Amino acid sequence: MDDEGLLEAFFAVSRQLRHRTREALEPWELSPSLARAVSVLSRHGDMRPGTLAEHLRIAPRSATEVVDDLQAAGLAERHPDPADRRAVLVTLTDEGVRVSRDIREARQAAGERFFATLSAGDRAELGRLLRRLRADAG
Amino acid sequence: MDDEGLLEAFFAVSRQLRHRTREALEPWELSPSLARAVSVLSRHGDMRPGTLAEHLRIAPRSATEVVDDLQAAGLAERHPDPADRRAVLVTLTDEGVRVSRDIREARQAAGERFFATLSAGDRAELGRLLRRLRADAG
DNA sequence: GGACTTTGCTGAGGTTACCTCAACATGAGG
DNA sequence: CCTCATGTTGAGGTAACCTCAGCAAAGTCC
Repeated sequence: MDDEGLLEAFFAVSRQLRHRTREALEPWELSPSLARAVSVLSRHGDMRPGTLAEHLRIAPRSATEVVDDLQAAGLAERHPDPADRRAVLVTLTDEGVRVSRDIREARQAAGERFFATLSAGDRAELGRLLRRLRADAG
Repeated sequence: MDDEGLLEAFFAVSRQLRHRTREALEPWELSPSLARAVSVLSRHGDMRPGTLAEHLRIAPRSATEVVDDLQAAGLAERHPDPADRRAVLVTLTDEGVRVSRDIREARQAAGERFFATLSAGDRAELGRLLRRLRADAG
């Protein structure tokens, strides 16, 4: 298979996978953007909007909006940072923690279904190839 | 490797690849959206905005805007459809044809560089796995 | 050969998820 | 204490989509 084919095939599969995982989080009516933010907060704990922005690779100003939306959805709260009165700490609410767990599970389940068409050996092989691509390409 | 790892690895590689191919078309200062439209027109020839919309999987109204932008960039033109006076035919200009060829080559080159870190055997293997995923997942 | 519905495009206006720039308060160093 | 850096946010902008409504032309049906 020539590399143009490889490129196209990769994009095609990637598009499908993105589509599946997006479907998987429909029940929560959560935009991909907010789902990502919840996932970051869940993985790394409370943080300031600026730090959230770094994790999401967006401008600090945009993190303010993400936090607004999380707050409006009842998934996160703003608290004053005891260490710096300029700053704010964003923390997940109980509901935020719950939703975060649920969507991680749903996402994982969607991934499993997607890759289930491959044999265990093929999955291991794919994992190996992906890790190599990721490692070499930085 | 568990499937959550597979999912994350796939997304990570996909993100990198998207980044590389996006860089590859920077010299033309063409947005991904317009690049896609040019590519469709180049592959399938002249077509009406509605057909372009189908290929791009966007609403017909949005194709009108894409065509506006292509026209403003001098890459395409609108002509009356001789077969239907309601309709319009979108055709690439000479410049559009040239740019289309150039970006396809640049994109392919970026893909080759990306996958060059794998051996020929690994590339074949990856192609096989991707085709299987694509086939089974519809 | 009208009357009716459908088709193809586009104007108007909305949404999402970003952006920059400037203001403002607080913190940190000389 | 004076200056500069940092953290957040208001104001306003952009790209790439969307829906809805309107208009012209085409197809259909008696």
